[in-house]
Amino acid sequence: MLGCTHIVDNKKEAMLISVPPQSTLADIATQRLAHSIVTGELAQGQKLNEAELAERLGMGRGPLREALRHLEGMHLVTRIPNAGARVVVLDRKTLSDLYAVREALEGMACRIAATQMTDAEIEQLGKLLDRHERQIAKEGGKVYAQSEGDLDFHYQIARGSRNQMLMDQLGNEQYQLLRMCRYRTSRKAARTKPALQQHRQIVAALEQRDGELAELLMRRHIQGAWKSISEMIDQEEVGQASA
Amino acid sequence: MLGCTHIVDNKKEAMLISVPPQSTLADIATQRLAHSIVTGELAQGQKLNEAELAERLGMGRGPLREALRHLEGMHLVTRIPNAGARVVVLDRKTLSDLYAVREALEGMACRIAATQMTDAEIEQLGKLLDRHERQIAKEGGKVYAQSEGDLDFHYQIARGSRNQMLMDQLGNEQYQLLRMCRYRTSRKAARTKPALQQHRQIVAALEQRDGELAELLMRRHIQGAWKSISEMIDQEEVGQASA
DNA sequence: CGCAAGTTTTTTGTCGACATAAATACAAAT
DNA sequence: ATTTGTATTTATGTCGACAAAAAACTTGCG
Repeated sequence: MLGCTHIVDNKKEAMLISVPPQSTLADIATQRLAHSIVTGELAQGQKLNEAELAERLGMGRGPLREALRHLEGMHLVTRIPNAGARVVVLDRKTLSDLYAVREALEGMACRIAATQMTDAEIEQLGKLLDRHERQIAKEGGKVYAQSEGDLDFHYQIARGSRNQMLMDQLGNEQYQLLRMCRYRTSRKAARTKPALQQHRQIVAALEQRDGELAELLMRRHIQGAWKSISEMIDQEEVGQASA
Repeated sequence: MLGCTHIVDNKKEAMLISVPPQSTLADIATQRLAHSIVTGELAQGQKLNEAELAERLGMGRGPLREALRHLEGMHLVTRIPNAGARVVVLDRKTLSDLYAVREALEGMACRIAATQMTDAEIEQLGKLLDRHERQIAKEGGKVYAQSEGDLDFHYQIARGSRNQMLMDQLGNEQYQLLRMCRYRTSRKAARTKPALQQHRQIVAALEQRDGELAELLMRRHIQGAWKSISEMIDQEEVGQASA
């Protein structure tokens, strides 16, 4: 629920989303609204009434407006002067653009990570994939865990780049949109096994300290993900057309 | 001056920075503060007092705080809860990170632009370089014009990608930091002629519709720019150490 | 019955004032 | 003289109320 009293749901999110230790109300509102938008609790394109949201979050309109400005910067809401804010609509074009940017940024992160990550970190990454593999074998169709795990994998590589700007971009902005996209398409079976295989190849390239190869593999991996998502969107559109 | 009454100084900026036609005070504050920060009128690391700035800009603290949140998203200021906002400090690491992100994003923009730009647009790009060349021949050492022209060139390619997210990133966020960096290092002679040559190569690749090559050339171009900037920073640091 | 102009209502934009936390200045003690 | 504890000052965080713009509704006219 949007009106829940806790700010961060679990440790995973606490690690991925930067939560100022001493939060201001605007920061809390940003977190809560981002969560509500990503999970679809606030529908795409929905009008965001300032007074109503402030009421629900138990704060004045001042902090809320600051949060909306922040969310606008994260591309989670769109604002029109004198006409209010709406939840972003993830149409085909927007997602296509997002994946292109992601391909560029994650490719670069991967290239740098190949030279910057410690052996121990790369080893950890391999173990993450092991856990990941066991989870797939056990739960089978449950793709959700894979998705979160996948994002974890990608975020670890972003961290490995030691590039704060890349980490911000991939962690705080792109990441939210990605999760939002996942929430829409997660029910359909995803290509977990080929994805895992690609992850393993990437880790292998990192182990060899081959940045160029790691970048190439990551970019292919993301291109594949987009192709998969794109097909799901097509199916959805067909489904909607017939309905 | 910060207290100037006009919002946008010239048409070039009006084209590059997105100014909502019907601006709210927070948007105006964002523009003005961004300008003041980029030009160095507000020094790096300087504390930004809300009451004082609101006074100077002729508005209340509410809109100003929204602007600060926006500027934080643009990486132009850093905020610490309960401790206020400061102008970002462009140290070596930050700039290094910035150029890596820029290399990734502009490389991608260039790759896509090779398939998306119209012949007319590419021709225009060539003419832009012609004007650019004449300007260099005429003004010689005056690097400033080159810098702005260079940014123009890069922005035109970002537009050519037809990717709104790339345009936002490169146009509204990275771009400001870039200009800020330029204001610091513009007095030193820049590598105008090799840069122009590289620009020509990029246009040639675009004409051939060779996205891969265009990306490669753009990435090399930006790597070269970083190398140049990096050396200037080294010199500055040496100069400061002896002073 | 549809459309348009005017009116009411809602919602956004803005400001001023208060509460709270940080920074500062000062004083006393070791 | 330095440091620590306290008091004062300053600045940030927050709220409530007012003004202006947009949206919704009503009413009159073709």
